[in-house]
Amino acid sequence: MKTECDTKQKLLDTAMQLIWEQSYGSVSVDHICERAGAKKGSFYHFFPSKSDLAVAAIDGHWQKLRPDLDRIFSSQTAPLERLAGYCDFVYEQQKQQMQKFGRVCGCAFSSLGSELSTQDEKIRKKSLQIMEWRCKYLAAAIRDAVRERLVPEQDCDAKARDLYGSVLGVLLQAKIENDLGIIRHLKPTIFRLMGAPEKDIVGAPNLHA
Amino acid sequence: MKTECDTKQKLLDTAMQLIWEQSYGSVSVDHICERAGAKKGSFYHFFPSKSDLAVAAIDGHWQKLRPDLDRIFSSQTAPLERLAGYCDFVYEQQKQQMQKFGRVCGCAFSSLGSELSTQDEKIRKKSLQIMEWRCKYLAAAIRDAVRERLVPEQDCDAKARDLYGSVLGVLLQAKIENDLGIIRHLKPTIFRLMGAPEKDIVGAPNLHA
DNA sequence: TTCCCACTTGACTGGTCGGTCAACTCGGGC
DNA sequence: GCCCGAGTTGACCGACCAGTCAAGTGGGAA
Repeated sequence: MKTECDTKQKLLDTAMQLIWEQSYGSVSVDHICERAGAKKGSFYHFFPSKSDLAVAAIDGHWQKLRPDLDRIFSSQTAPLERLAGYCDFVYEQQKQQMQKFGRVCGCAFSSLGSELSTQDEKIRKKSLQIMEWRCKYLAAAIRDAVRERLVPEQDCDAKARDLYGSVLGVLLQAKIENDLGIIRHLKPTIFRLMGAPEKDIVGAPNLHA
Repeated sequence: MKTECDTKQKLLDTAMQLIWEQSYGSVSVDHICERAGAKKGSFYHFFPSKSDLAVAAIDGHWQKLRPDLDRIFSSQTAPLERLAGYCDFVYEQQKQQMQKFGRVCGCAFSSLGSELSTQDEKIRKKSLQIMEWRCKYLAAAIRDAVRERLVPEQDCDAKARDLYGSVLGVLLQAKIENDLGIIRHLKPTIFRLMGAPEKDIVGAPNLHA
């Protein structure tokens, strides 16, 4: 099973990239196949429908992201540093997309969710699931920060959701403005939301990393 | 000039509603015409293309929103009350959409922007413009709050953008979760972001209005 | 009365859409 | 040597897409 599903993986990667750069609605199965060097018959051999492909592509992309997130949110790292690291990671990810595609592409999961959650229940469920998974990383970090008295006592799960809302909002703005710069606001914003002492909030985060 | 462009207006309204409920990509010119009771020829008499229609529809929707926003952000109202009123307005708007369509539909402007800003420069520009206009209301309220020493000194334009990011983020989450409830988090979130005294931050905003 | 022109109509185009299908290839197990 | 079945291929489907066009209609100005 060395090259098992070589074509399948190529289709997944290509689909993810195209949908991220453009949108679900404006990327056709034909486009995906052509770019992936596969034929339509192969596509429908692996995936029952376009929307199933999208779900699988989201899922695959998330799996690839997990090691990075596990590292960033490692409990070996101080809680507030995890959050700072996450902000940097979000920025770096967008910078990479920018270099590859020449545009700020925003959050792939939420873009798909935003476009299709009123249309396709399977896709809505999947992007919701990923939102929840991401919130769990944040919640754990906040809980640890509370335990270490770095921030005030608070409802950590609710706060994680608020924080993640800010992340999504900033990425959406950055995409529409096509400007990476405003992602720099993210770090002070989420620190302020947690009620971290003002002295811990750096006005402009270090972006030279 | 009594019924001037009756058809045109109907097309604009119908398009806005359909795109808001569904998405740009999944709504066809045929759908819009059918729902508006117009023929395709009429459509293309008024609008050079589907994407021009979308721009005009966004614009029309924004014009309809302005009187409400002018009232909410009236300088006759205390600065922090303006912001609280805005949060309530956002919630009410979504509730109305929910009653009409049975789903949380999120922010029409940012949904379109998110879907098409990498694809269609005209639509990107328009949704960017509306984002900026909305931020101006927020910035003015923050400036007044600073002047009245209700919140700390700060960069009001940048803060307005942060606040608006949170609004967009929460609406996006609400759309994907299909849950109005989480919009209630908005008010405490933006008050906290402004650095308002904790005592002014109500945990759960009044939603009986 | 006539003319003009904004608006309407419905038939039409060519291309693309998501999806199907039967025939084929080919490597591994028997 | 044969077969099996996962994977591949390209032709094909009907529906639908955005957009076109020539022929109308009808009301207001001259």
